[in-house]
Amino acid sequence: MQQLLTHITKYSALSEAAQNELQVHFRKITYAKNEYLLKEGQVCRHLYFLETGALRGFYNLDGKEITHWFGFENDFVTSFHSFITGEPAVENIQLLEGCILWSISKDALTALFNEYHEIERLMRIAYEKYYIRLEERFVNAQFKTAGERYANLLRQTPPIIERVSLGYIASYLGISPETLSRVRSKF
Amino acid sequence: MQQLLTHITKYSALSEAAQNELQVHFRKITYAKNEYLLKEGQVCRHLYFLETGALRGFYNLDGKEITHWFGFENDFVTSFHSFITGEPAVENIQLLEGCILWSISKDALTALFNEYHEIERLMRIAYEKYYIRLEERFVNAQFKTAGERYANLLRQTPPIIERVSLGYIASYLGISPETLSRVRSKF
DNA sequence: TTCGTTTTTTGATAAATGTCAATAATTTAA
DNA sequence: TTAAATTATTGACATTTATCAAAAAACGAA
Repeated sequence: MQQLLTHITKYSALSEAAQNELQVHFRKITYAKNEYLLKEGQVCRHLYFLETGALRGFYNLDGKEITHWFGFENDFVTSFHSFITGEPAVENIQLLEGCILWSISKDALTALFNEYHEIERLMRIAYEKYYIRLEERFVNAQFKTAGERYANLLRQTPPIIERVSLGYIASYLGISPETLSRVRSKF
Repeated sequence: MQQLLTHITKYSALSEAAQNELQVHFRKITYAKNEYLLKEGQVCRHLYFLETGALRGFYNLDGKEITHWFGFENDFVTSFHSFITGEPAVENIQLLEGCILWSISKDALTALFNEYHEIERLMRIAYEKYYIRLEERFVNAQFKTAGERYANLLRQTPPIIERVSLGYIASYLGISPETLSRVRSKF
């Protein structure tokens, strides 16, 4: 829990009172490798903070699993579309390693927004950060070659290669496993 | 101005007081076609609401202009990366048509966040909407073919074809103008 | 360890898209 | 309205990446 508070107060300062209230509402949960945090069709009503471990978000397209994001230590994870709109999720969230997570429901979070302006501010700032992170990834995806995308990934998230299988990384980069294998052999 | 207020209060309700305060700080500006709202290297210190017109964001890569987004009526536009981080913008914002815009400085907006919780809430909700919109575009960009991307664009933003030249649309879709021309001939 | 399973690599070929060049169509400005 | 400039289309060919198949390597459970 301390790790969560330490992490988020880097975004924006929080009073003792707000921190205590967050402690009340975040619940610790652990999952084992390969378990699912969310399956497509379910509404995702929780926001999760990933303390330890790794997971992936993927959806099914023409019978294939498309891994479109990974979560690691200190990431907030959820199916953002489902969490925000309340619609059923299109994606699945699956654990790649055993994880320690902290979970808060959307209802609890919404109530905290009403009570503590500073918590809503923190969320606004978190969204800013996540927005520009996604924007970078988008530009990378659409306007760079497979090799450049892999190089960027190595630069930005080096430990990913030891922790995630090549097949998932290829999917994440939007290329076939064979192409990634060939790209990689040139490094 | 009424259009701006009508639009944003769909996101979240605003008190009279907050609405009045916004009216004080948003300033109307007009630009002619082809003018620049922002050039790369400048820090973007303003958030703009586009009342009428169209514009594009683009950056230079290997001597080519990459158009990575468009703005139309009722869009908020800025160089989000620069606006959020305060770093010089990598992108340019250029008018595709004469535009009527409403502008607010980051400083003024930050001050309003302190004064009005409800304005910061509105911004939080706006970021949520913009986040999932970008997420959809990202998935579209990375995991769909050129033809599918064009079909989606037609479905989601039909008037775009009458208002924006094929070259810019091709760039936006991450394909060459020739490929887009061929894709289009099959419709 | 060892066997069976999964993952990664490699090769051959196919499909999608890019590039360059020429022409046609459209737009713009005098 | 016309001529020049810009934008869009078409063709030929090159490049990138995908797909299918097989072999090699790595991993995991008994």
